[in-house]
Amino acid sequence: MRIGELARRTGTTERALRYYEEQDLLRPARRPSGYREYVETDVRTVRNIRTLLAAGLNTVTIGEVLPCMVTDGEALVPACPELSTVLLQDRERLTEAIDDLQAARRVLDAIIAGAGSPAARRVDACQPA
Amino acid sequence: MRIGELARRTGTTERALRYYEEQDLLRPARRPSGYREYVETDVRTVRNIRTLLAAGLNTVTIGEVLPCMVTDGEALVPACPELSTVLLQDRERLTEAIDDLQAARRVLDAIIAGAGSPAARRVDACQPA
DNA sequence: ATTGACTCTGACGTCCACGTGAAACTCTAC
DNA sequence: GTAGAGTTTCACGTGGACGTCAGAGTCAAT
Repeated sequence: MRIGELARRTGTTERALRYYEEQDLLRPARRPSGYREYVETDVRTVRNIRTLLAAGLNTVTIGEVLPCMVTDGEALVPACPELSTVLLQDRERLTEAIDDLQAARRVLDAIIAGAGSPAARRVDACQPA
Repeated sequence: MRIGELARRTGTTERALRYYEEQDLLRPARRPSGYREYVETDVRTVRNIRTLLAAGLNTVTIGEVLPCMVTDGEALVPACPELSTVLLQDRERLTEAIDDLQAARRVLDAIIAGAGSPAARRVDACQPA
């Protein structure tokens, strides 16, 4: 199938599909005209790529883990034990990012909580720049 | 004081201080030579900027809320009631970002959890691209 | 032959708080 | 007067998964 159909069937864009090829995640054949020709299994592959992107992995990491993944019905399953190492590193990265954002929210909450304090009421007016 | 001293006293860099001025968060006077001349209260202002940045606000939002903030000892306190609206919007943004990352981590966890499944063992070897 | 839908390859834009030089000027101390 | 530390503006680089043109070729149907 051509790029337009694959885009429709995977709920993504043609630009994204070309980008995945650029990142070496897809390798479609070419027609004499230069048109990309995708195979049925590419539908699954693109969905897997999107799942991994949604899981916070970048394209480089996806390139490493994708050939080692198996699709089991709806589930995406790693087929190699050493794969867990890479995935756990990314999980760690995600956890750190979450912690950072939660810390930021606590800072913001502390500021908001001070809105009714005596110091706040000492000010006459609010004049933006 | 000049830019180097302010950078040292606030634990930031000269580049950052020039950037804050570019974003209209600071307005230092100028010496005849062109050197920036900061005042004592700028130390507090820069610390407030850093606090708000750490709270996940961007410089545009900081520009809006900074003139309405009061420093109460160590605490940064909003002096205007309508300020809470802006801050609560940013809190909402933070919460959404946290939720997104947590969802991503759950996706990743589901993938990792599948590593020992029957489908995973059906595969012979792992051959990266 | 022509329209119109589809596809191609570049290549720059996005977001944003700075990092990192480059080349030139200022100020202080000796 | 000269070395050296401090400062100035200008301007590109960063990260990352694409969005969004521009200009041109492909293909099926009329």
